Amino acid sequence: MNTSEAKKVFSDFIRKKNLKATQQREEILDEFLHIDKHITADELYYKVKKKYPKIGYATVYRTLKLINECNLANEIKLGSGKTKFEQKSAGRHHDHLICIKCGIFIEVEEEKIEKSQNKLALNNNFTPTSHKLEIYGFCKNCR
Amino acid sequence: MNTSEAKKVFSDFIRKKNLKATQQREEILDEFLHIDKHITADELYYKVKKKYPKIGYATVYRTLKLINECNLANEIKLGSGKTKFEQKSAGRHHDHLICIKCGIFIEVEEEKIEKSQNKLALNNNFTPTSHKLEIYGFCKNCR
DNA sequence: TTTGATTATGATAATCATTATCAATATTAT
DNA sequence: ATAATATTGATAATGATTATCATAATCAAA
Repeated sequence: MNTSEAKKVFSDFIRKKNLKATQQREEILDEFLHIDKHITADELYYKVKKKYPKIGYATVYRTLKLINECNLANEIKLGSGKTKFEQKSAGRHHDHLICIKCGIFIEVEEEKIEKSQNKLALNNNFTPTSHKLEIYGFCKNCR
Repeated sequence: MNTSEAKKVFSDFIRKKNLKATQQREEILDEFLHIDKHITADELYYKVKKKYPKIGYATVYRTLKLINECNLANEIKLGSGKTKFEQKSAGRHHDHLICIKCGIFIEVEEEKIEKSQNKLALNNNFTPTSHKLEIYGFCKNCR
């Protein structure tokens, strides 16, 4: 999914829910779609603020929640206490290797795991929509 | 690992770190080892309080952190904002299916996933120590 | 294109979980 | 038993997120 498709998903969502299309939401979504990996609410706030200085903190949180609701983002909760958001997809899902010493964050993909997960869910009468896998340990520099 | 083995792990840890063996720590660990699934810090606080009314909130948090450090517990962070702790093992690791509608929490095991995870980590020069897998979706009642 | 109804915004207060502080108390090696 | 050190519990502080509310913006309908 590219940027303009994502924007369409968002605007369709806004319309369907009888919400309003505002410049703030557009700016926030646009900035979010230009990030590479993951971002926290406050990081996104500062990014948006550069282009749109009167943006409010709460609006960023609220919009991030909408972006999440319409399935364009994934939430990642880590030890730090801050919630990170990443773009869902670009087609593929990725998981995370997290070093418990230096905190480095490695993104990986593994299709086998995806398949096992689906099987596991179905065996339990469960319809999966998404998942989160984090592997903790030591990266090569901290071993 | 049974209760008394776990207690030994904890007391060895205490000794090795030059910490002190206190009644509070013993009570908290004991209560923790008697829970079935997962528990939050405040839930554990109230449980301990019944037997040991002068226990303090901070002591529960601190002890839970120790229990976690010596590898007797796993942290689970979910949407709710509260950190849950579960006993690590009883030998086997389990993952979670979480219903995004009703919030029900299903525990599952899948050895294949464990193996794939280890492989994935090693392929990335990463030494895994633990992991967290959460699959979100709809349980059979909410489908 | 104005109006009217409704939703959004932004500033900031409130909340909630967790952590830090610190004086008093308990533990442990000697 | 003593001295040295760590722990406790009460509570204040912190930090992230959410709620509040007056003002402003959006949008459907006339």
